[in-house]
Amino acid sequence: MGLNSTASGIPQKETRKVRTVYNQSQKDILQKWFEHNPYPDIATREQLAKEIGIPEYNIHTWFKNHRRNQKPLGSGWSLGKDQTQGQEEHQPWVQETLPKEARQAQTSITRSESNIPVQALDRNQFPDIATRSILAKQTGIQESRTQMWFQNQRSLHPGQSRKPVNSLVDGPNKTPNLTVQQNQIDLSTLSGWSHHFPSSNSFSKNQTFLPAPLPSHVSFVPCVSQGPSVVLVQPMQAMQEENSPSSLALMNYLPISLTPGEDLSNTHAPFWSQNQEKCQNHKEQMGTVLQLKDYSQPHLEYRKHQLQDLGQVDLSYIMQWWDECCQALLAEWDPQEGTS
DNA sequence: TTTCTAACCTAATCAGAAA
DNA sequence: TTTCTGATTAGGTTAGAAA
Repeated sequence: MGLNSTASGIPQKETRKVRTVYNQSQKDILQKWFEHNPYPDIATREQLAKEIGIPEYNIHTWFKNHRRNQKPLGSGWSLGKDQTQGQEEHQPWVQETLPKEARQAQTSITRSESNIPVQALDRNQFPDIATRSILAKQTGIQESRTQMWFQNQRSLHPGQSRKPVNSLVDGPNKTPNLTVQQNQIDLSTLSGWSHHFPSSNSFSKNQTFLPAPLPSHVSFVPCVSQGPSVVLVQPMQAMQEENSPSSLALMNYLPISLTPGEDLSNTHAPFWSQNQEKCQNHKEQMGTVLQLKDYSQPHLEYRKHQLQDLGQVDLSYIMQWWDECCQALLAEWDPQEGTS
């Protein structure tokens, strides 16, 4: 399975949303509306979203793709021009159905809200679905709006790197010289995410986020680095091993089942999350990236798990182990010197 | 394996909010 | 009024699901 980003900038597997499969009745409803109006306004899209149980942004995508697919058939309406620009042509559905507020109300992102995605943007201009979902939860802004924000930011700052790094998913085959910082996700701003598991404690193919099996040669080296308000913890070796295609980084496969409207606030916070504040108190005194001396040896218990089943990773175990790494990290960290 | 199409991207542009 | 930036579009591309 390839993990590279392509020359066109399209991220590959694991970074996308799970593909929506519309059933026949959903297609029928969409088709009916499409025939009525191939450019549904926000109110219509939201209504459709409710009606068929699909997120509004997916509805938006369906109409966009469907317009493209219908174009060669020449159904009597022009797709050659942007709807917002082609008003000079007579387009009856616009006259008949376009409400006063055809667009989605402009999302106002406050300075404090934008701080989080700005940090993420610094690390990665092409956040994958997991990252976007996390950011959405952090900011309270819809995931689709988060995606929009990143798109606009890339347009606004074209001078910066255009290489999609797609967080850690690029792994060992990623662009050379990619720094650890570029791929980090600010976990600290997530409260208690790590213990939010499906009851089975394992993931199936149908779930949105698949944790990567951790091969024995992958050694996690938690790294604490300085951020505006963060303790960043991530496996480093997945970034460094040149020939370890299976050493997918955990960060991009956050083992959370992120479903719309889900509340993570009542989940049990792991050790490192509980100690986040302690770290934050000291991070302002520091200006350097910290790294642990050595936590590179895989846990013996985990090796045992590996032998049992690489396909069904016990996530609660991984996260327990992860917390232990963080505990060790904090134990070694001398606040006076700001280093371990 | 092939085909279809959802999801993702860029670029251009519009339009509302803030300065 | 101008500037900034979120929203929308077409078109190119990738990759998952079904045939």
